[in-house]
Amino acid sequence: MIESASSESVEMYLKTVAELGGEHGPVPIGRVAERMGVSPVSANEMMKRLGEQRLIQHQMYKGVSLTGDGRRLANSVIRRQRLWECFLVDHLKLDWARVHDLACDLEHATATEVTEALAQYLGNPSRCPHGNPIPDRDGEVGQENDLTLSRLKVGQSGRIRAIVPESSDLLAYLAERGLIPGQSLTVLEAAPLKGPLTLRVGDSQEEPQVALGLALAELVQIDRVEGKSD
Amino acid sequence: MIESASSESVEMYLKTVAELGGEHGPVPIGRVAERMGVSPVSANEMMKRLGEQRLIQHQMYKGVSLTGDGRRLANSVIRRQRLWECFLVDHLKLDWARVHDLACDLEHATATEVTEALAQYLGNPSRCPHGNPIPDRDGEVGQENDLTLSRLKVGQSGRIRAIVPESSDLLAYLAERGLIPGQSLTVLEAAPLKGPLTLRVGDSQEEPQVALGLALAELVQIDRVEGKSD
DNA sequence: ACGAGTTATAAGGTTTGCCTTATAATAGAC
DNA sequence: GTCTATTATAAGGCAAACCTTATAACTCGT
Repeated sequence: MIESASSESVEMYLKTVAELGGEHGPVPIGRVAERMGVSPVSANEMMKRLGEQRLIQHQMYKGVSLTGDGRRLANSVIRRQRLWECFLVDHLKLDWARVHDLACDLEHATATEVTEALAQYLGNPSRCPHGNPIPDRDGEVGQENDLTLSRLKVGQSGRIRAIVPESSDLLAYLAERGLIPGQSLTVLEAAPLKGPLTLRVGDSQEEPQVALGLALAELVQIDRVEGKSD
Repeated sequence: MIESASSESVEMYLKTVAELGGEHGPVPIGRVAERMGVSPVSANEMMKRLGEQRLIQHQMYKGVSLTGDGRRLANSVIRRQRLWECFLVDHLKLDWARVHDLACDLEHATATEVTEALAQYLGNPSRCPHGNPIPDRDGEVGQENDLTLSRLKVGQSGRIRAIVPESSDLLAYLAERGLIPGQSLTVLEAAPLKGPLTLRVGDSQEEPQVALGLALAELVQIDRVEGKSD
């Protein structure tokens, strides 16, 4: 467990880099700036500081990736956030689509002591309400398969595992259509020219059909389930 | 319910002024600076800003008192903190003497939405684990009687209502001696020249006696209970 | 009524995290 | 290979909260 005094800002940058895949390959700093609503110059400045602290590694003109320390710190932030999300949804009954943002405020104000007591209180959940994995207390997360709804073929079925990223607009939109983790679905039709998918949501034939743009379908992670036509 | 964007720093200043009695009379800015571990000059600067925002009123060379808005904002901060204290103690089983500080971090990161859901989850408690009242959602708190342990006469009995201020060293010291809210006690002896009190803690004659300096006894608020010798 | 201690203000400095504008360096597409 | 879009760096600024040092104004106890 890495415990260094890090500002809220540093935590947000590291979390963002992690969410953009900084554990694996280099993430362009421009992406980070964009996601954080900050100018590229500002992001660059911060990356220099994070590099000096050995939290990231900067490959010129390529992007940044997390070091071991950076990854552990980022995952500890993500752990805190996702645990709070569980609490806010399961216990406080707050809106599934909004708890991500509410938890984001809490995550920076949460001591390890509180985090671990909360984890125990919640029964050490392994996923947040949006299906994303909760890193363990050492800042490690298991790998997931990377199938998304957009890659499902017509006739194939799957179960929603997670939504990424957890943007409240996106989540609200999906929730309205019943597209939440655990839900099973089948692709009935895929319009040509990267057109929308038509889905059967749920197992029964009676369920309403849902149309979903391919761009959104890319954000829905899927566990494969054998469909009837397989 | 007052909802203005206020920085963590502003919230801490207002909370401090409230705790120092700024609802009633003017509080010297020096006291505030001292309590917050900040230079008097810094506190003065901030008070000027708070005055411009009509959160406090500054009587030159006297001190500051809270305006209506300031009082409501301060009490909303205190409400958040004390609700979190309840949660941390009752549900997460964290250390009674330490939750004050842990909750102080959380209080600034807690949206109204979360505060109110938390209050409901906890059953709308009226007091924090240290006995202090939780303001209602409109930022109002009832008045309390102001009897302290230091003013109890020999032979008199009382029940601990609250500890003020909630400093973790103080709380840990008192908890070690069984001096927690709800505990009843009797003053057996008061040493002369502002010397320490000797207390019987608990109702039974078998309970160990406790010696307590008068300075500390001033920080223990008491509800009067009829003693045997009354 | 004075002097000690508190309180107020002025002036100048630091850090953090952001900004804009401008220029230089590079990568990747054609 | 050149050109465009991205990326990096330099330079200068801003706001929030702090700081120190110095001076001025006031209160209150004796």
